Amino acid sequence: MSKTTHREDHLKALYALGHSGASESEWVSTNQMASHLGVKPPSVTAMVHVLTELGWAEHRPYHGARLTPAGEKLALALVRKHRLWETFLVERLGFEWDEVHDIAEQLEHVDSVALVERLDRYLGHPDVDPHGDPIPKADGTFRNMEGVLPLSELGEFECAVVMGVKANDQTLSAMRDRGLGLGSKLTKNDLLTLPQAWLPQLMVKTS
Amino acid sequence: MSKTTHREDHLKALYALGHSGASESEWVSTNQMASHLGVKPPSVTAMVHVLTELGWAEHRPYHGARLTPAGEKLALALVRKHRLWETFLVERLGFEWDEVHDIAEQLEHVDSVALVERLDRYLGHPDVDPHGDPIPKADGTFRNMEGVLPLSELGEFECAVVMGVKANDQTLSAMRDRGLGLGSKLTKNDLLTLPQAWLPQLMVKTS
DNA sequence: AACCTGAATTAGGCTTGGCTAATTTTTTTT
DNA sequence: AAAAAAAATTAGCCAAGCCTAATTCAGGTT
Repeated sequence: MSKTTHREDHLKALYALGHSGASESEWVSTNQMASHLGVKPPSVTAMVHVLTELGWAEHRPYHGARLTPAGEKLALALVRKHRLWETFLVERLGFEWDEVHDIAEQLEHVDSVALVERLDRYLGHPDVDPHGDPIPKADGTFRNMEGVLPLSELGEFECAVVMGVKANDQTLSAMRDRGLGLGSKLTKNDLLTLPQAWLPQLMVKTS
Repeated sequence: MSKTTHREDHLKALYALGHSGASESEWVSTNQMASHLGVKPPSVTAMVHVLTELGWAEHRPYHGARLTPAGEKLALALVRKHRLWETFLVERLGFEWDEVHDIAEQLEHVDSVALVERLDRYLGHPDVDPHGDPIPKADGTFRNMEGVLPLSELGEFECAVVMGVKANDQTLSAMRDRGLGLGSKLTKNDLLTLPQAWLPQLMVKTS
């Protein structure tokens, strides 16, 4: 990996782990990042120092790190690239939704603003990627996702539509085998017949 | 750059420089490779040793290096990827032929056999890239390019068609400004009005 | 309030690639 | 054929990442 790619991976990790709950960027622990990135904690400490030097992160020693606004902007651009490429792979090349993450992971590090913008236009400025995750616009704004929540947190309902999925490739593949995809309609009955582990992973909207 | 990317760059250099004239892989000097890759000769020596260890190149110290059949195969796969991506960028995303080299240089290092094959199918199994260079098939075979030769080596002729161009981005851009592209028709008169430096770079076929 | 435990950081070493300077080999010139 | 010049390689050093082992720090426990 290039120097840049390494930095980008850490930025993305900081973004991914710092936005799990709230919309504000949260403090992320060194251990969390290390296990997310598949490296040991000292390596993370070193890279966090670099990101701090660059003004992309701030670091409270022994507490954690988080993105600065500048870092957040860069991270969002990476998320944008990743999700646009995933969309391309599924929509145009015919890949399945469980096959594209690793490839997009590589494509997202290709450095060309013109490429991203042309890809976006080519795909018709999509709002969401094949997993239902919103694709940030060039200015960093997001599609509004309100009304979408995990199936596990839905109370009483008659009919719900799958708007997104948070799962690894293996689970995605299993869901596909079950006929689940974006737009699938679910009923109360599915709460009982679907694997329970999937309920918090299926993002739905009642209709 | 990753370890792999570095190796691939050296393989490609060996391929590009070793096939300028003949079809056989020629011995390539360390200096040639170094200047082609933008590094110093000792770095090339080191990498050539690595490629030799891997069985991808052979090295005659103080004379040069050349690809083994195994190395040739890998290099061809890289050329295939590069030219398919260039085709995608021009045909689908609307880039100009002088804008795609650097981007394809990055894309070609993305590692996924499925991706290359799907891209090839998506593009309709193209024979040549936007510069008229033949795209190797998955099995390493090439489109037959006989009958195509540089404009500078054409004797008497009435009408010639541009089949390919060997030029850097700056020259490609200038040619485009002059209205030259694949398929452009040339006459005797063009031999006098076109910049003389272009004549060996324009690959043509008499019709 | 001292201690203990686990998380985080620093110390020190390995790998890979790049560089300059010095040396060796080949080729050219005289 | 010897000397000079050019090219390639080796020697020795730096940068960036990652690792393990040792140390430091924060927060909860007794």
